[in-house]
Amino acid sequence: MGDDADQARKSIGARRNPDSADAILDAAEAVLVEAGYSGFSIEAVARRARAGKPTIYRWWPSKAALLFDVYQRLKRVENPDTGNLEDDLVGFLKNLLSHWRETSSGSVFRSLIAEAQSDATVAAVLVEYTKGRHAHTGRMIERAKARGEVAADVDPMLVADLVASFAWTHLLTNRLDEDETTIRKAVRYVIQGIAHKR
Amino acid sequence: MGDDADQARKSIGARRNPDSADAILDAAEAVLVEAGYSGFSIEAVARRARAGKPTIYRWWPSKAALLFDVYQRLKRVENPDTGNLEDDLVGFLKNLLSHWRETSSGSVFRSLIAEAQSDATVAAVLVEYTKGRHAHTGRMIERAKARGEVAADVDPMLVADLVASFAWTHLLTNRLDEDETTIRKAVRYVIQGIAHKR
Amino acid sequence: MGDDADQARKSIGARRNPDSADAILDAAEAVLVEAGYSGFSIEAVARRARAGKPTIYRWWPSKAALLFDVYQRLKRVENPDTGNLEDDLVGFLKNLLSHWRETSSGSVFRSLIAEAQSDATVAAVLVEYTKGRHAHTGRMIERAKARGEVAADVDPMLVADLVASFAWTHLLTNRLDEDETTIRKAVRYVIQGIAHKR
Amino acid sequence: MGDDADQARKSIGARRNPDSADAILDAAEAVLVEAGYSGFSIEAVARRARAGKPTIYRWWPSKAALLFDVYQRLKRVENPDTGNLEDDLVGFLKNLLSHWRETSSGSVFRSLIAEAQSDATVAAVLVEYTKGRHAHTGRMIERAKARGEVAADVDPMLVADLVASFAWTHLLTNRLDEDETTIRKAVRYVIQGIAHKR
DNA sequence: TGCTAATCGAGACGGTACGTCTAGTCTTTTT
DNA sequence: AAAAAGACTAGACGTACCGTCTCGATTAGCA
Repeated sequence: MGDDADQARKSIGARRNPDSADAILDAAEAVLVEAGYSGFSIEAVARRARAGKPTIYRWWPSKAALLFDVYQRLKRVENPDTGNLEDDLVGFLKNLLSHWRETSSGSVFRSLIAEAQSDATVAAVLVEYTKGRHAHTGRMIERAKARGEVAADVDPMLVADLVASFAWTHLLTNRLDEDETTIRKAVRYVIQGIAHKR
Repeated sequence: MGDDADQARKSIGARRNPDSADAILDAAEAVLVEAGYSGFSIEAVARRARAGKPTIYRWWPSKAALLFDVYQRLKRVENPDTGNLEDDLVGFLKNLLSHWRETSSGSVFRSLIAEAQSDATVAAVLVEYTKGRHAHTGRMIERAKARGEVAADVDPMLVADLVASFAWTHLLTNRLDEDETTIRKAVRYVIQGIAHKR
Repeated sequence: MGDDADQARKSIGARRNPDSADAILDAAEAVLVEAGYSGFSIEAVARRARAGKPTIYRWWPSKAALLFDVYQRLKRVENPDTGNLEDDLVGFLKNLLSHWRETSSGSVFRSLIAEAQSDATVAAVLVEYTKGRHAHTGRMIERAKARGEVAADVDPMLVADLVASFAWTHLLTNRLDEDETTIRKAVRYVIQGIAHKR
Repeated sequence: MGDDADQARKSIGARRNPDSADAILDAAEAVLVEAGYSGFSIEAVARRARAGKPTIYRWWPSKAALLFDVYQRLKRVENPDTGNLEDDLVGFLKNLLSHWRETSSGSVFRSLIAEAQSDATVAAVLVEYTKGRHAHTGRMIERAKARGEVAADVDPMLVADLVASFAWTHLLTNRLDEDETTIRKAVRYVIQGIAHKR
């Protein structure tokens, strides 16, 4: 993650100083983790990063834009193709929840969702981002379809939505520690359904 | 809903003035609708309700507590027992989404979730409330189980969670206008599963 | 002058807290004396007074309004009627210059004049105040007129203006230490004129 | 005066570009006239002149230095020798006030005085400049002395100070439109005195 | 003719202050 | 005892300037 700002950074000419950008993103992450979303203010980030507020506002128009960049920096683990949809989806959910739980990305993403509730611009960006992620997840279903595991008329995006929604609410209600059994049950409900088989 | 405060209310002596409480809840709802979550402040509510801030703080310890009461006031429609799980769940989702869409309760609940991200107390209350709602929804699954529609080992709470999560994310990403077809598809995925039937 | 704020002051109900007002005026004076006009900011005053900025802005619409109140608090010595215009005016100038030199009022008034150069409202107030002072000074000339010391058609306000201008420029150019001889000479020029008497 | 910067000026090699200097002085004057002293900032001047801030700081160490050069560029009218002290001084005051009133030099000089109240360096320069002007004005009194109009022991600098002070305060309190009658009265007070002649 | 050195516009940098808004607490007055 | 009212400290908001810095370009004068 990197430490707080060390020495006074200077301008490096009429262009963005990447050191400052890094220091600000580091500070934003640190402030969010240490003080929580309620303690997350541009002032606090500027203080922590030893940066001027205008420097932050110059590059990030809003708190959410900053959060977004912080989130993007925290790269997600790749989900391997297990050759089996259930394991793919269980792996996906386990990875996502533990990534949110074990890195600061959970705090960041929660905050981003919260921020989207008061800022329409953020909301739009979040929706766009979400679509992209669903498309990515949808490929698991498409692979399964290709293998004949899944009915041909299934909407991969909708399934991805259903699965991701499960993750979102667990994030938003502090239930990131769900055990594998429960996750697998939920995934099975979606794959095999809950209806009684005759 | 009620109008803004009309005339200067006076104290009615050594007990809570129900007019004030109503005026405050009305004002809270109005402010939230008109100015959005970002414009929702205790100050703004007090101004709108012609109430003193301490009056609000006396009865509601936090912004979220106020939001909660506003939400509770907006009674939900009852979901009739259709005798069929799919229709029960589709009805449930349709009702919930349209209730959120057509009354101010959507704004209120969104705000509540957002608020929970910065206040642990609120988060706890929200989780508790959610559990209660899931238990309520779970009864649909139990009824279906009693009818033999659903496998005996299905966890009703988990299914309710899955279904409610779908509603939550649609609320949080401004997609309350999902059409019945999509909702029904999502419900079928959960009930019948997406797996290809041999 | 009074010390810095000691303990956190609280509100004393729905009315102005004179302790806060005093603390703010004390702090304003102290900041001006210690940091000079260039270091005189509302922020600095608030910090010094342990007051919130809004408390200052609530009661003083501008930096100048605050300076004005600080100036008014520093009561001027009364100028005794010596029964002789020359001594009256010399006394007036000596008193004024030493008052400006020995109390903080010199710094305050300089700042006020400076502030008036960038704020038309302040300028208007300053002109009004100046008129009042000139009227006051003008009475010395009127008394002398009554005694037959001064020609009947002399404009007392204009004389007061001339005399006060001398004081102003000495204030503005750091020449408050003018000795009595020079002051008396200047006064004599006005009273007896510089023309060679035949 | 010149217009705003026309085309992008470039460096003309390892020496000061007089076009830039001119553009900056023009811009400074224009900004001061249009936005007043409160809107007069180095940023604004640089923007207006299409100059880099460092270019300004390279040649003028402070806002006041810039103002000073602007003021110096605005040449004063010469005061003709009328052969009579009263007319000399009335002419001097009339010229000075109308010069301040009709050109931008009034704004500039006001700002310079204001600036001197927060910057000791400027104050010193201003005092020095003032002395020079007083010496110049003092020559009117010396000429009158030589003609036998004025008593031999009169201090010309002090008289100049008295007369200039009158002009300064009129500048600082927006009274540059004083009519000739009043000016002449003030001058007569100094020359003939206000004392009743027996 | 090619190199060096100073200057130019440009604009980012860490800061400070601006004036406004809200948070949550407090006290007096009125009912 | 509780309501209305509004003041209080505290601190975040987003913006404007401050004075400094580095860049890349430009060009005169020296080599």
